[in-house]
Amino acid sequence: MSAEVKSHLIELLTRGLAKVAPQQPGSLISLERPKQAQHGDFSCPAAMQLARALKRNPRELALELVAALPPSEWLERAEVAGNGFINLRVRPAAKQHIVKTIFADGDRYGRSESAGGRPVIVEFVSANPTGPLHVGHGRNAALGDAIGALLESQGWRVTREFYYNDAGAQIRNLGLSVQARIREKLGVPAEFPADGYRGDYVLEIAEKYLEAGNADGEDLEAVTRFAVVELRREQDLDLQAFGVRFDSYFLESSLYADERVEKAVQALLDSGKAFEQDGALWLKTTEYGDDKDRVMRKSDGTYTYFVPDVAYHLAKWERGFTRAINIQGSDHHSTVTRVRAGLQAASSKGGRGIPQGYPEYVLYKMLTVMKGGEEMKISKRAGSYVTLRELIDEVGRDAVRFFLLSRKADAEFVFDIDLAKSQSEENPVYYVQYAHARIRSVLEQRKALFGGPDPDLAAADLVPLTGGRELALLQRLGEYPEVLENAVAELAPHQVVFYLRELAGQFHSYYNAERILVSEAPLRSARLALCLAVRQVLRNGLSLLGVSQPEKM
RNA sequence: GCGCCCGUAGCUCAGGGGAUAGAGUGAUGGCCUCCGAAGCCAUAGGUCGCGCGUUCGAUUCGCGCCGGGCGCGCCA
Repeated sequence: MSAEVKSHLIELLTRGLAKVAPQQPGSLISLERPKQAQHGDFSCPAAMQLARALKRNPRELALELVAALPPSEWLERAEVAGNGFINLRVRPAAKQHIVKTIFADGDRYGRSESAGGRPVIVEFVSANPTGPLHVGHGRNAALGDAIGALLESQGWRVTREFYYNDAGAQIRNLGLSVQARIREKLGVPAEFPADGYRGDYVLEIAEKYLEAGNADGEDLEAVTRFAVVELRREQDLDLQAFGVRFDSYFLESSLYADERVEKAVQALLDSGKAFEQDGALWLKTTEYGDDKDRVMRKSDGTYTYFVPDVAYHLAKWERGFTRAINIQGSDHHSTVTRVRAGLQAASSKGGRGIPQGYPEYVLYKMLTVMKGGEEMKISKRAGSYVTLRELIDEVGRDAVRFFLLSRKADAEFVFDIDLAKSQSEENPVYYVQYAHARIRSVLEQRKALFGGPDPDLAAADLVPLTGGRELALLQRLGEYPEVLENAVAELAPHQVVFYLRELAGQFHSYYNAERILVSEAPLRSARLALCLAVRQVLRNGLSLLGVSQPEKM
């Protein structure tokens, strides 16, 4: 059912209320979707909400309101339930209309221009080039990519950015780890760094380095550079396999090269919120809601990661992104207050006007990965983790994406590798894709059974669609734009996943209960048109999630 | 100890002031001479962690407990 129907009903109720209770402002009317079909298509709790202010019995008030409703060709009937709810039932024609809308809008059905092309930067993955991507990065990538697509669907101009932390101690650590492996390989006495990276991939890089014609690993800078290039290439391949694409890559090292770090420090000094203590330079982040002040420049003269972080986000703002969204593991949630505090301080002079809530964060919980009935601790340094690539190879890209998006971000969840592999056939993604493939198959069958050219289903008369399952499907189709709008407002792609599962489920039920290709041509065409509308919405939704829409399975 | 997040069916999870709390999976029993059985239908399974408040109404909001995760570096 389309949004027009809903606003039409609100209009009716508002006018009715104006007659019954002229002293009440009419803006209070809200409509809900009853869980029970017997309660109609919409219900309105206005009488209960207003009863107290009007000192009236809610049920009587509801009865009067219903009696005062203006006539309408969409509204079938309005009745008062025992407790004062007004239940509204709509005529089939009001629901059938949605099929025409879907045919007309096609791939654009559900999209809107409400953001008006405003820019937003979505930063995600941002894995350090110190190891392959693991399943946690997979959750990040799936979320970031889907959130980007969702924002685009509502008219945002989205830039997807990957931030490379290529200037810190961890990179040095990587270089030392590889160097140690090279030395071991060559039989040179070597001391492995205490907090070095122990994964097998470090050894592989060491071997490649030697195969590339290097006699030894004594040039640490060259070793490090080689390792970073290798790992970045691997990560790019992983992301490619996952179907994730970025518009830009931002290097931390460029913040130093462009003197943005120095400028950020200067801005923080100018704010008057900086102070020296114990040989270090601090910022009074506690004045911006942090629980303790933070060091900016260590006593050894180097900066903490906090400073380039602030510089990076200042750069985002200066690049024109008045909205910024970061996808991060909740284990980094302490940086939220800190980065915002730094931005507020740095922009306090000079009137940049960065909002307090800038940037926004979508924090997701780490996965508990189970394999062989045991929890796999994800640890880069210990080298024990499941790579994203391994998962994609064994479970499939669509299934991994759909599964990783099927929980809200801030919920912990258990990813059982064995289950995902062994039951990949039963993964919910196939349930949705199957509905899509089934519809194509019905269209093929039409040709086989009835022949002739494809009928113009866009022009089909929909009046025959009056069955309970058909009306329910029509209603569900009409909810899609609201679902998108909501998912974007809450940055919650899982809502789209649940919607698609429900839509597919209703379709499967319908398909089993009713024959689509009946002999009466008008009914057949109406049903085929409904199927096509379902297919269109499945396509639109799946493509937003980055999941393919196969014609055959 | 302090801060953030989470406790909903055996398991994995939706819902988030509104009527009888849902789905998937697992269990049990049915449905292919008929458009794709990767599907459908039915049955079973719950003190929505506990308590006290706010409200016409609380699983949902507030406070306090209990249990779990994460964070609390001059690491990132």
